Amino acid sequence: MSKEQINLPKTAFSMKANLPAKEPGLVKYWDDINLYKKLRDKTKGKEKFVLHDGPPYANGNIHMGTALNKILKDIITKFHQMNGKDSIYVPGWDCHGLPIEWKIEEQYKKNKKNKNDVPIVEFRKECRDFANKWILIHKDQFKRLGVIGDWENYYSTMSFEAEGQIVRELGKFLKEGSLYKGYKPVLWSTVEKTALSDAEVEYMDHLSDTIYVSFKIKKTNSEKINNSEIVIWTTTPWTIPANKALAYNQSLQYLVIQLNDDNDFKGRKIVIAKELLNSFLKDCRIENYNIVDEFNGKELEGTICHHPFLKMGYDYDVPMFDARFVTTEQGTGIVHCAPSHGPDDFNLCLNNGIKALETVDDDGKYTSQIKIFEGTHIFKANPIVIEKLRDEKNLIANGKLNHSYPHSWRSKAPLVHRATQQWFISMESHGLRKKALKALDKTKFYPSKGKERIKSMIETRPDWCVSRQRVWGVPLPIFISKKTNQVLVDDEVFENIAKIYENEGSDCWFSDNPQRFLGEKYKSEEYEKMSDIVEVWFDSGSTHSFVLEKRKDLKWPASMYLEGSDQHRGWFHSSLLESCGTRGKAPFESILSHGFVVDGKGLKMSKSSGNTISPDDILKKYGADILRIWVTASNYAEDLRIDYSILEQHAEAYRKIRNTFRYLLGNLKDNVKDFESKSTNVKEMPELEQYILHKLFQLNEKIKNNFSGYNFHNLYKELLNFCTVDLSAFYFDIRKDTLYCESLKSKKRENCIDALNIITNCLLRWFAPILTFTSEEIYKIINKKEESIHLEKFPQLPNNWKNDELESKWKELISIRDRCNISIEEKRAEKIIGSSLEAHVVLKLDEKQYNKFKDFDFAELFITSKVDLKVINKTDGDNNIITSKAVGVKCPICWKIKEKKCSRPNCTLN
RNA sequence: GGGCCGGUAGCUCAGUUGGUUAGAGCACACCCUUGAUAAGGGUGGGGUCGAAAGUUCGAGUCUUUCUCGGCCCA
Repeated sequence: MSKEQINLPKTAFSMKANLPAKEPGLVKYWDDINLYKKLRDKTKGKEKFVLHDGPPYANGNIHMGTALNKILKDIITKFHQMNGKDSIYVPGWDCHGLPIEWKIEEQYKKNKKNKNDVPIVEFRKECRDFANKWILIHKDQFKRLGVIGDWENYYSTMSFEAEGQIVRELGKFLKEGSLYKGYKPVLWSTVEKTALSDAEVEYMDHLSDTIYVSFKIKKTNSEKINNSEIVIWTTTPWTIPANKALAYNQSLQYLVIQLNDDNDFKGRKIVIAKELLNSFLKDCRIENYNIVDEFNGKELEGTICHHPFLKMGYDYDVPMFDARFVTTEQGTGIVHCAPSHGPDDFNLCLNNGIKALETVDDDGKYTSQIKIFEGTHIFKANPIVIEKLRDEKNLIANGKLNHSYPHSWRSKAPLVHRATQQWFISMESHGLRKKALKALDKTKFYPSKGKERIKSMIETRPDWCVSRQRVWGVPLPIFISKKTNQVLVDDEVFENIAKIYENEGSDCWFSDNPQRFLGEKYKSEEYEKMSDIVEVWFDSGSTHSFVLEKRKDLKWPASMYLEGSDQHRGWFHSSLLESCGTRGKAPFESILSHGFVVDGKGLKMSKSSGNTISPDDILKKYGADILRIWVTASNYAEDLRIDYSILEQHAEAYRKIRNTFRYLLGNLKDNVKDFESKSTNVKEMPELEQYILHKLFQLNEKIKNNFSGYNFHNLYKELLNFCTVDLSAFYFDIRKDTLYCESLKSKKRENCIDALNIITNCLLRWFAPILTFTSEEIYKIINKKEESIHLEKFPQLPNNWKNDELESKWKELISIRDRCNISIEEKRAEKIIGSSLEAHVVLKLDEKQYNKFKDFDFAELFITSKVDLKVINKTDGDNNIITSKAVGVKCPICWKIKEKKCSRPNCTLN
C-alpha cells in the first residue's frame, strides 16, 4: 500500500554500462546521421577552431600513444565546438617513406622476387596500396575511440594534390636559393642503400674493433718529436684507408715516450696525450717504457706524417691540425681523420683544403679511390686492415669495445658516415633559423616548457638534408644543366610538374620522357634529371600548405598542432621550418604537446618487457569512454601511466558518474526538459537549491578556467568531485525524502525537480566531450531536440546564481553537519542506532550561532528524525552534540520516527 | 655520454610570492542502509613530500650533489 505513495526513481538508463557492446552502435549512429556534417552546418559562420591533425604513419595497428593523441584531439575539438566555435578536425595520414618501402621489399624477399627486376612504377603502386590499406584500418580504429572528424575527406601526403603541392613548395626553396646541392657525410645505411634522417636512426650497443695505430712523422717543426711516431685510437679500423689527416688539441699536454718491451715497437718513440698515458699503457699491455719528453699541443703545429700504409702505395702526406673536438675522454688525444666518414673530420679537412672523396659506394664497398681495398665491403674490412697494419708494424694493439652506436631503426644494421651528394635547405642563407625562432616567440605552448625545448633545437640544428636515395616518395623536381652544372630554376617548369602530379601523381617522373616535365622551353638532352626523392619530414612539414591553405573549410595558420613531445624534433619542427622558409610564419598559433604512455611503474612500454597494453584490449574490456576518462584524468604535460589497476580505478569513477546520472534521470523519470536558466527564479527556491545552484555556477567557472589552459585533469577532478561530494553524498541524500515522500504538486518538490533538471542539463554537456558515448546514450533517452548531444552547446549560467554569502553560511552548516555525523557514528558503533533517521540529536550552539540558525531545519540537513536546538551552557564543555535513539514510531511512508502519528500530507493519504 | 623534463598517501591529482598538525577524490578497513541496490550513506587508517647535504627563525616550495624514470641528441 505504501509503495504507491512514494515516488521512486525510474529510468531507462541502466546501471550497468556494458560499453564494449553499446559503443559500436553509437559510432554507427553518428555515421548514419552524418554528425560531422551536421556539426559544420550548426556552427557555420562561427569563429573557426582548426586543430590540424599531425598525420600518423599509415602502417601497423594503433598503439596507446596514438589512441591518447587522437582522444586528446577529439576532446579539445569537442570542447571548442560546444563552446560555440566551428571546431573542425580533418584527419590525415603520412604515407611516403622507408618503412612502407621496406615492408614491400620484405614481401619480395619472401616471394623470392628481386626488387631490381620490378619497374619503379609498379613498386610504387604496391607501396601506395599498402598505405591505403592501413588508412582504412586506422580510420575504423580511430572512429571506434569516439573521434569525430571529416573521415570521408581525410588528407594524405600521397594524394596527387599533396604531391603536386610538395613540388611547388620545393620550387619556392629552389627559387629562393636556400635549397642547395651539398656534399657531406651523412649517416648512411649500406643495407637500405640510403642516407637516413635523424628520426630513422636509433642507437644501440655495438661491439667494435679498436686499434692503436702509429703514424710515422715525416716532417715537423718541433725538435722534441723528431724521429717519433704519432699514435691514434679508433673504433672504425675500416676508415684507416680513407685517412687524410690527424687532429690534436693545442690545449692538451702531450708526452713522448720510448717503448722498451720486446716486440715490433722496441725502441720506438711515440706521442700521446699525458692524461691518457695510463689507459694507453693498460690497453696496449706495455710494461717497459720511459718518458722522454713532455710538451704542449701547440708544438705539433705544422707536423706532417706518413700514412701507416706508406709502403703499400699510400704515399701522400698526412698533415696534423688543431681541433677542439679532440678530448681526453678516450684514445690517445690524437684523432685520425677520414673526411668522407665523419662530420668533424669533414669540416676540419675542408677548412684546411682537403676535399672529401667518394671512398665508399652505395653498397658499402671501397671505390677505386682506395688502393688495394677496392671492392671490399667496409664491414668485412676490419680484419684485413688490422692484419695489414700489423704487417707494416704500425699496429700497437687491437681489441674490442662495446659501445652505443648508430643503427638503422628499420634494418637494425650499423650505420656509417659517408660523404654523398645531398640536397640541403640552408638554415642561414636566407635567415631561416632567425625566422623560425621569431615565429616560436609568437606561438603559445601547452605546457609552456615546450617552447624552450623546440627553440634550443632550432638554435643548434644543422642544415636540413631533404634528399633520399629511395623511390617511395615525391621526386625532387630538379634538373641540372649538363653544360653549366647549374640547377634549373624556372617557375613554369615547377608549375608544370605540379600540375602533372595533381592529375596523375608523381609516378610519371620515373617512367615518362623528361621532356614532358621540361615543357618546350628546355631540351631534355641538355639536362640531367635527378632521381632522389624528398625526405618524408618535408612531406608532413608541408601539410599546412596542401590541407590548411587549400581547403576552404579550414584556415591558415591552424589554431593548434597537438602531438607527442617527440614531435618537437619531428612534425612541429619540420612544419615550422617549411612554413617559415616559404611564408615567413609558423603554420600554427599554438602547440600542445603530450608526454608518452608508460606502464604503471613509469617505465616505457616495450614488447620485450612485456608491459604493453593495446587500445584494443582496453576497448574490449572497458570501452572507449573509460579510455577517454584515463586521457582526461591524466596530466598530459608529463608521461602518462597506464595499467589495469589504473584503468580499474577510472572505471570505478565512471560508475560513480553513471550512477549520478541514473539518480538524476530516475527522479526526473527521464523527462528532462530543455534547459533555460533564465526561467529559473533561484531566489524563490529553498536555500538548499540556491546553494547547489551556486555550487553549479562555481563549477562552471572552474570548468571555463581549466578549459582555457587545457587543464583537463583538473577540470575532470572538479566534475567528479561535484558528482560524489556535492551531489551524491549531500544534495541527493538530503533530498531523497522530498523526492520520495512529498506530494508531486508540492512546491518544494517542484523546486528540487527544477534543480535536478538544471543539473542534468549542465552535467550532460560538460561531460559530453569526455564521455562522448555515455552522454549520447543518455541524450537518446531524454531528449529529441537535437539528433546528438554533440550538437548542443555549453550552458550559460546566470550570474545571480552566484551567492557567496549563502556559501559561507552553508559552509558553517556543513561543518556542524560533519560534527553531528561523528556523534551519530559513535552511537551507531555502540549499536544504539542504525540509520541516521533513528537518531534524535540535541544540538547546542553558542548564542550567536543559535540566533543565526534558530529557524533552520537541522533535521533535514542531518537526515535525522529530530533535532533539538539549544543554547550552549558553559558547563557543557565540548559535549555540545548529544545523539540518542529517537523515541516513537517509524512512519511507514517517510521512515521518520515520530512520537505521534506522522502528519505529513503524503504520509496520511490512507 | 650530453641537453631538457619529472619523481607529493595504494592510484589519479592539488599544494598560491618558502610560514600554523601536507589536501581532494578514488581505493582500503569498519559500520549503517536495503525506497539510487552488481547501488547509496557514515566514520576511520594511511604520505614527512625520490635520497643526502646546504641556505633560512622556518622548505614539498630555494641551492648543490646523488638516484630513479621519460623524451631528445650523440
